[in-house]
Amino acid sequence: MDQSSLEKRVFHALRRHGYKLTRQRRAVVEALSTSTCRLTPAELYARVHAMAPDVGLVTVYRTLRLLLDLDLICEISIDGRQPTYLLRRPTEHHHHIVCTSCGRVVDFTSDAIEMLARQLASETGYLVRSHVLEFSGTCPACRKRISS
Amino acid sequence: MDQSSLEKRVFHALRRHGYKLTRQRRAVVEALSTSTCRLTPAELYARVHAMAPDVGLVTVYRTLRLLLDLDLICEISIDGRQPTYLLRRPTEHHHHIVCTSCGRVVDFTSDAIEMLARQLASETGYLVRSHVLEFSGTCPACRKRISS
DNA sequence: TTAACTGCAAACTATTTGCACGGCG
DNA sequence: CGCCGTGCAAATAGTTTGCAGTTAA
Repeated sequence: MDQSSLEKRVFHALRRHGYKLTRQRRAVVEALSTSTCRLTPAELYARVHAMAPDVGLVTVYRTLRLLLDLDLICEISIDGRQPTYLLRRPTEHHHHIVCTSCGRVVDFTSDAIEMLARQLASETGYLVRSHVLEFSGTCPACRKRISS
Repeated sequence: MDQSSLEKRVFHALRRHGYKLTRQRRAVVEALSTSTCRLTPAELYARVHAMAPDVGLVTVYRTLRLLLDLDLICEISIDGRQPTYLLRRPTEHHHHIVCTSCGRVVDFTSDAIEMLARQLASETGYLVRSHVLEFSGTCPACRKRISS
């Protein structure tokens, strides 16, 4: 099984921070890295469990927390539904637009926000450190489905 | 107690849809309308309870669900924390920049966001309905305090 | 009058924690 | 070998549901 560079990056980060590279953590990271879409803890657990049946749900939660603390995954939760997770690509900061009907998420990047942040900093004197931006609405498929 | 036009609007919408205007629902709507910030169900319950001690948490949940279905409130959950609710204003939309040291909040409006929303809508096909934008950082006073 | 609404308690779902055992470094 | 990490079960947090009594229209 070839390790993707994405996985290597995560393993390296874990080791660098002094965390052990256990079989379980490898399995969780592999499940995340081979998924193209966001996964809920339960979905992730199902995939991990298929590869390594002895890994518990608790470990999935603990590993997610760890990866989140190390900023290796991206967590978003929509409309109070279960949060979903995705391995963070080394690339830059992005935002989401979320469908409130089906939960489908599209990513986008915008430098308008960075500009706004700079403008705001100079106007208010704040040192701007981070921001949350999330759009929600109805995706094309659901619009079609609902109107028909 | 003077009813704000915001409350009137909600009451009217409820009646229009055939729902009863109970004392409990009035209290929940009043608590929402007199709050400037987003409230979690628990926070909302605390405020409602202060005005009308016999209103139960369950009713708060049920009323929130109802108001959400009628699109009278806006629900947002960030980072898997409890969802928060805010009465939808027919008019202006604004955003916040929050100081992570002292909690001080500055409001601002931006048409850059509206433009971004329109651009996003045309690019993704989504019907954009709402968005969250919140900056956080350090306010001028705290910056001075910390650096000294 | 009467169907909708409410409070309570209990059920349910998602997540976290305590503890003894097991395995990575 | 020592200690971090794990699985299990139990605890917790947030939300929903069943039911009998109450109330707005």
